[in-house]
Amino acid sequence: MIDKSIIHWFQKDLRLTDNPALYKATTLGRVLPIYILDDSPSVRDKIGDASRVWLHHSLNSLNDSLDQSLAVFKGDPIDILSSLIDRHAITDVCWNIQYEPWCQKRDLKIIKWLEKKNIKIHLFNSSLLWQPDSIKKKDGTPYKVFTPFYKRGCMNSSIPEKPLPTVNLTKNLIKCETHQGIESLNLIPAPRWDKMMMNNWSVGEVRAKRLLSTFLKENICQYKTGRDLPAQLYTSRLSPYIHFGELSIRQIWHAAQQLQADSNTDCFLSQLGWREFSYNLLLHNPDLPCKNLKSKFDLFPWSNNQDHLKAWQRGQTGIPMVDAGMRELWQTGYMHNRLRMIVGSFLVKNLRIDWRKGERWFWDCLVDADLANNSAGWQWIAGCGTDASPYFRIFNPVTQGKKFDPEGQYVRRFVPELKKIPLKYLFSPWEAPKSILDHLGIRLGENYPKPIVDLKQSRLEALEAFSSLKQNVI
DNA sequence: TGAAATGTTGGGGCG
DNA sequence: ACGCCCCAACATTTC
Repeated sequence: MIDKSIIHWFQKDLRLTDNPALYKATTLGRVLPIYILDDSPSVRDKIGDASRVWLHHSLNSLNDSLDQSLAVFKGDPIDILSSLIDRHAITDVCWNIQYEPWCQKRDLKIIKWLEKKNIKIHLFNSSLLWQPDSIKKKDGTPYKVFTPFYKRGCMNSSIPEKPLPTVNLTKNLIKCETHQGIESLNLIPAPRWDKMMMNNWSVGEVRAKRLLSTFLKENICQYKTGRDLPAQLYTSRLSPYIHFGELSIRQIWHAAQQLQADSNTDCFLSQLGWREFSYNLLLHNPDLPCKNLKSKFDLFPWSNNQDHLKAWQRGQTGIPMVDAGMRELWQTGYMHNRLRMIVGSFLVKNLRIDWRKGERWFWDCLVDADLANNSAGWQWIAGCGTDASPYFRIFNPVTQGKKFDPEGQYVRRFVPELKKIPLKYLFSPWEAPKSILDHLGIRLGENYPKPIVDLKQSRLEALEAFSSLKQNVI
C-alpha cells in the first residue's frame, strides 16, 4: 500500500533525524510535510518576535532538506487539514505531541474531528526524555522539588529511547501546489532588526548537530564551573535548537551519555532534567505562566514603575552587570543563564516588579523562549514557585559580577561605555573616584546612567515587602 | 544555583 | 611571659 498519502504535521520538531512521527509517516506511504502557523490570540500560541525570526530560518532550512516540499500555512489547523485531506486523499495524519496546555486542548479537538472523518492518527512523544505523566512519587502525585524528581523519579525510570535514524524522503514526498510559502507567514520584522541578532546564530538541523558535537568535544569538559562564566563559551547554547526541535532531546542525552561519566557530564545532563521538570510543572499546573504557584504571592505589593521597567528592558539601569545581561538579550536574542538569574532577581526584588512582566519581555526577546522553561524559571527566581529560590535570596549584581565575570570581559563587551574603567569599579561605577571618571570621560547620568535604585536600600525594601506579605496571610 | 550580619578562632603586634 | 587588642579568615545564623 505504498500509494497511501500521509500528512506529517511539523510543529516543534523541525528535523529529519530522530523524528518518530515523521519516521512513522514514511513507513505508511507518501508524505505531505506541512507546517501551520496559528496566530490566533488564544492563550499563548502567538510566539514572541525573536522566536518568529528563528522560526523563519528554521523553516527555510527544513524546506531545503525536504527538497522544497514543505507546505506552509497560516490559520486554523482544522480548516487547513480539512482541505488538504480532501485534496490529497489523505488517510493518516502524524505529529509529535506538544505539552503546552493550549496545545493539549487544541489537539483534543483536532483528534476528535479527525476520528470522525475516519482519518488515522499517529501521535508520539519526542520532545521529552520521559513520558511526563510517568514520573510520579510513590503516592502517585507529581514531584514538586527538582532533586527528588530527577534523582529518584527520572534516574530510576527507564532509559530514554535511542534516537531513530534520519528519514530518507526524497522519492516519497508529495508536493503541494496550494500552500502559501514561508514568506507569507510574515515572520521577519520590519524594520529589519533581525539581521544583527541573527549574526550570532546559524539555524538548522545540520548546524545544530555540528554545534552539539563541538560542545561535547571541546566545552563540556569544563561545564560544571565554566557554565557560570558568561564571558566564556562553556554552556551549550543549544536551547533554541532544542526549542524548535532541530535537535531532539534524546540525541543530546545519548550523545552526552556516551562520554565518560564525570561531574561535568552529570551536571549537563541534569540541566536537561530541569527542562523535564519544567514541563512536568506546566503539565500539572496549566496556569504556571500566569499564576503564582505559591498563592500567598497573590497579595504581593508589586511596583508599577514604568520607568524602572523600561530601564530594565533597555539595559539602562545603571547597574553594569544587569545592563550587560539585558543588552545581550536585546542584541543576540539570548542571555547566559547566570545573567537570567541576576536580571530576574533584580527586576523582581530590587525593582519589585511583577515577575510576569519579566516573563513577557523574555518571551518576546529570546530566540529560545519556551513556555515551560521560561515560566518555571521566573517563578523560581521570584520565589513563588514550588521548588523556588527563597524570596530573601537576593542577588547582589556587584558581587555576582566580581565572582562570575572576574576579568570583566562580559560587562565590557555589552557595556562599552565602561570599557576603560578599572576592574575595581567596573561593577559599581558609582563608587569610582570622580577623578578617574573625569579622566575617562564617563559622566554618570549623561553617558551612562546612575543606578536607578540603591542596591542596599532596595534590598531592604524587598525584604520588608516580603515580610508584610507573611503577616497578611496569617 | 545568596548576601549580610553575627559569631568564633587564632596569630601577631605590643605594652 | 603574659594579657590585650586587632583583625583576617572562616563558620554560623538570619533575612
